[in-house]
Amino acid sequence: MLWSKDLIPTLRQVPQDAESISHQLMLRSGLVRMLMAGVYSYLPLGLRVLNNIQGIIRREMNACGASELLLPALQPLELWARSGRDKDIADVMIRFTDRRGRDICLGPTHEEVITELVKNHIVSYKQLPLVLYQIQTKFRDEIRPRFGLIRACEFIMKDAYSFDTDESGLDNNYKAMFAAYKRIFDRCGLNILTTEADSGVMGGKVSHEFMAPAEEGEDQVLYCPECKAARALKGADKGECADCKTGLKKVNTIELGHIFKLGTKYSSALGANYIDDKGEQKPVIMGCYGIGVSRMVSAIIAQNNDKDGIIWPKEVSPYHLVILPLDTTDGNIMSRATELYKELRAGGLEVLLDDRDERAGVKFKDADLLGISLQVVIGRESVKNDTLELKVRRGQNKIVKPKTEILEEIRKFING
RNA sequence: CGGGGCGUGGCUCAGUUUGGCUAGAGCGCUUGCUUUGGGAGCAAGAGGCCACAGGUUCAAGUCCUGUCGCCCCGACCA
Repeated sequence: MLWSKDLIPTLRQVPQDAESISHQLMLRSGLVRMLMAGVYSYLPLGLRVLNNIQGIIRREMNACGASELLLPALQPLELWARSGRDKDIADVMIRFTDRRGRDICLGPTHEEVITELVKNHIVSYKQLPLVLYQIQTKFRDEIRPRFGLIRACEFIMKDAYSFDTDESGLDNNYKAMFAAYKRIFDRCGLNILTTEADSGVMGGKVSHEFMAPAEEGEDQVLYCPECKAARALKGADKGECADCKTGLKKVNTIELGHIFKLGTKYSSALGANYIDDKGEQKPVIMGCYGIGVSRMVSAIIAQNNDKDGIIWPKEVSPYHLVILPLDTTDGNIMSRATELYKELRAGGLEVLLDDRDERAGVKFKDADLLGISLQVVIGRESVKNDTLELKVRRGQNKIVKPKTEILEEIRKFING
């Protein structure tokens, strides 16, 4: 992509209506813009990051046998009355009446819808276990939206649902999801603490949360700095590690994932039964597994930045690489830049070419702010010495070498 | 919803206390010249229902009333 043909509205100063680091950097680097409180447009760069995160989630979900589908955002309120949750979460539902007088809501979550769907198609134990997931927009009338994408009224969630015949089947799926979540967050460059949690309005007995430590986090968690192992306790304000007796530390965290063993709450309420091998009708045993996808963008930034801007972890970087020709009026520089641009793209890389007629300083500042993993700088020296300069955004290390060697370095970085 | 703060060109802000001439600055934008490896310099321009509505006054960005919006602290959650 050519920078001049894209929409990347970077800001030099910190916008007044952003306090948290992630929110400031998202606005400054042109990832998102607010439409109203808690509702954001994803600009081209923001969407690229979002798509990268979703790609990782899809691969990990598919790898543990989950199948993707897409459920409606529009839902009849009557369905919620059947599970009783129309009252439980009445105030977070965004609801209205359509022209036929039907009471409708914009789905804040999808347990009812998926259970209703599965109920009509699962009749036998032979069809189980089954794991389904979607990546979809949720709508919640939040009491107080804040921190940009961290608490939004319209946000993107990955929600998965498992259906089993027995508890051990649920355990298996739960463990598989737990492991998949670890991999997802790891690949996205996130440090995560896991904690046992309240099931709250979701129901069920067992649940775990995946918390990303960050200064701007809304939740506080206790963890053991010695064991590192996620020994986080939510809600308590003192205590010591059960294993090594070290005092626990308190950190602010952003909740990114929450998984639940639901049991039969929804299947019983909505009549999602199957026939077991003895011919008996039994309610399906369910689990549900959520990740705040758009919230992850904020958390990744909160954990990966420096004074110059964002430092995208490799796999979520909006582009693999940005090329900075330092003087667009210099034919030699520009022909090298466009040649490299074409070559890298032909090799399957996502490349941004900063073809703006800006001074070097502006390009350096903007490139650092955007946080794309790799930068290739092409200036007078590059032409004179027939070299290229490669900079790794994380650590800001620069190497100057002939093109073939730089290409090799790029390949190593991306595949390594 | 309770408590606090804010609203003036695309962005950051001054001006409001104590009402007074055509509403300012920096950045950004346009044009020209000079510059050219870490947010350039000079010159000339464009861009504002001062959040909105009503009121007080000879006169309102400034005072009064109401409304809306945004941010921060609390309950809620991915």
